[in-house]
Amino acid sequence: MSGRTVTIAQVAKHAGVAVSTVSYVLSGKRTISADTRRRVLDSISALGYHPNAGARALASKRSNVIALVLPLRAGMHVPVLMRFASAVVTAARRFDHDVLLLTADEGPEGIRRVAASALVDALVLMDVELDDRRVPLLRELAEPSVLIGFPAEPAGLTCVDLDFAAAGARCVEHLAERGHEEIALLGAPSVVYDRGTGFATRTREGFARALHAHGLKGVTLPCEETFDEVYETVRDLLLDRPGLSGLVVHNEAAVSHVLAALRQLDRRVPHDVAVVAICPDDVAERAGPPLTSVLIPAEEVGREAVRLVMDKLEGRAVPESTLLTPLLAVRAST
Amino acid sequence: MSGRTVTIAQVAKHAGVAVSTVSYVLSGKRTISADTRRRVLDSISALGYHPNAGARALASKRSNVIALVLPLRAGMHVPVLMRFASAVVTAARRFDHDVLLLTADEGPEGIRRVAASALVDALVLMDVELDDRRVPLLRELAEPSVLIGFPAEPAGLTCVDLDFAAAGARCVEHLAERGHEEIALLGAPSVVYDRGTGFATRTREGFARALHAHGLKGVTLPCEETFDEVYETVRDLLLDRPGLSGLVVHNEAAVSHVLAALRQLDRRVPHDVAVVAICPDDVAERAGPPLTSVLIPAEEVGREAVRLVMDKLEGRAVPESTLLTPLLAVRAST
DNA sequence: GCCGGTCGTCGAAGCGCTTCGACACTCTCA
DNA sequence: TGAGAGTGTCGAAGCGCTTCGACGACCGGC
Repeated sequence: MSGRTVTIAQVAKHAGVAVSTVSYVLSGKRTISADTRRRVLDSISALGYHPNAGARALASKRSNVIALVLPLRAGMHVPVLMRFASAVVTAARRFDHDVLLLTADEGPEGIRRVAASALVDALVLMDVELDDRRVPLLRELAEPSVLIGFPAEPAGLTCVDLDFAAAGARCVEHLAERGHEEIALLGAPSVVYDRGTGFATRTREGFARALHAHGLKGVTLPCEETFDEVYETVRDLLLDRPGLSGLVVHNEAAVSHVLAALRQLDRRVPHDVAVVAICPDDVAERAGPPLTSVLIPAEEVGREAVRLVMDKLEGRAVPESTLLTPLLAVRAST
Repeated sequence: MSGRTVTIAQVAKHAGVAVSTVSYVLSGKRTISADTRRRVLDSISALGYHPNAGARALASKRSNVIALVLPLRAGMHVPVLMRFASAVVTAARRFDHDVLLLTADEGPEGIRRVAASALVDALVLMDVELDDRRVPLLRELAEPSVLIGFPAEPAGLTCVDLDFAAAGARCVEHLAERGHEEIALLGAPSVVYDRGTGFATRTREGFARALHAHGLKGVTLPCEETFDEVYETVRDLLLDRPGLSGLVVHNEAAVSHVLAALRQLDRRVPHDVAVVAICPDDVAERAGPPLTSVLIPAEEVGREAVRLVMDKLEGRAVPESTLLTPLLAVRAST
């Protein structure tokens, strides 16, 4: 145990070797005899040595920290975002990196700050808008970055996300297979579309294209998140389109309101109206009835983002665009 | 602008002063003439200088980073946790600190690691359990820490939280004023009680004591988060206690299910059953009908936690326990 | 007109680590 | 047997910053 903080010099003395030898044992950058390595490792654990992060960063020009830029914007579903974030942290630790959390209130300036001060080696950005103020900054930064989501002009960037267009299409396909002929997409709150958030738009486009391809009738609507608004939206939708028998919901916060509204309007799920959601599995499973859903593979996306950013950090080439294939799980609602 | 990274030496040369002078301008630890200060600041912005975080940490023994330890446990309501987290980040920036995000998967060892490596100066821990494995570690750490929430044995620690006992009591009071005589508390999922998470237990105790003090009848129940389970719980509750006319819900995820269940059971809110929630304002406002609620002042708690940890970092004495007073907002549900 | 006391600035010594070049050995193969 | 090619280890030079002690310059008081 340690009285005060243990340095590499103390470890070296304890093991009877040079400081540089200890460093090489730790980094593996030069071959060290098995015998010496053992003595050093023994000394390290005997003294309870932990390398000083600042000193290491200074000497090696690597902080072993990545920034996670996570604006928490209105209309975004926080639990979903946090699954991404959590996956990023876990994956980063696999690469021996820690995660610095940045929110939006500092704006792009915060990104510049942590990059310029060498606080972080690389950045992962979430909740990307089509026209994102952070993007131009990324292009001029020396530090590698990866976006979770796609801006309007992704050339020269590295982006990863679920293939939301395919997800929207997959839902249509599933409903078409079940024989539905008129369906609707209830999407994100309109503020999210207005902001031009890519995932919402792409789902809508994929939905619309698949509708056309399968010769179905249908419509896409934004969907707010209070019960009353959801209720009105659903009620009006059913009034306007008496033939409608399928619903795709891409809005985690509205899911339970939609089901409650259908219940109140005396429509049985799936008998009168079939419902498919695009949401994490637990939201789908927690609903009443459990929902057929395209799951949002947050863990996989987060892991992939970190893998990509680490590749870039090591100078390896990476694809500009990584789209994960949506998987549909059938449950009681269709 | 910078070809490559700018150092303090370059700033010093550009301004025609010593390196130490630049440092003192930045830190304000010695008096510098207005004239020199101006020249230095001009050079800094002309060159686009940002101090290197690693070097600074090494020399000053302060990383200007605090750790936010945020286990994302089952049954916790993530949006609420994130409001705390977000408030902590914002507040930390006010003190010129950044936030390193730690999750649970590394366990207490992760805390030891970031502290021992001097990656962080201090820690803020969230989602504290009554018998929390992290607590003994905190006691032996040199780095100051603050808990959001209370463990069973908080002596010697610094804890801050909403006064959940008072919150539970406040709900009872409100319903008592409205003339209700038999009420129930629907709390967190049972896993949260089993784990011994303080806030859930304290609300329950405050509720029970107030019940007694006001001479009301009532009961407290855990509450799961799927619609079907909530529905059954509510249905059985109403069957068992025909006189019941008030409900306190302390479970963000269940709130909308509770309202849907009441609707389905033909109970009107607030006419047949009055409902008070303990949750953030936006959840209460988004419900149908909008709910009378005790708000969870996440921003304030986060800010307070950071203030306390900064005080400790500066060696100032701080109270062991900080409890924030609950505020009740009356809306359409009572 | 000299002394003690600010005030403003400088130079240099680290902080704890990584990494480069050097060097002493030990093998191998001509 | 000796040149050449590894191995395994060491010492020292930084990395970019903070901070300490020193030291002129200037002030007011006697």
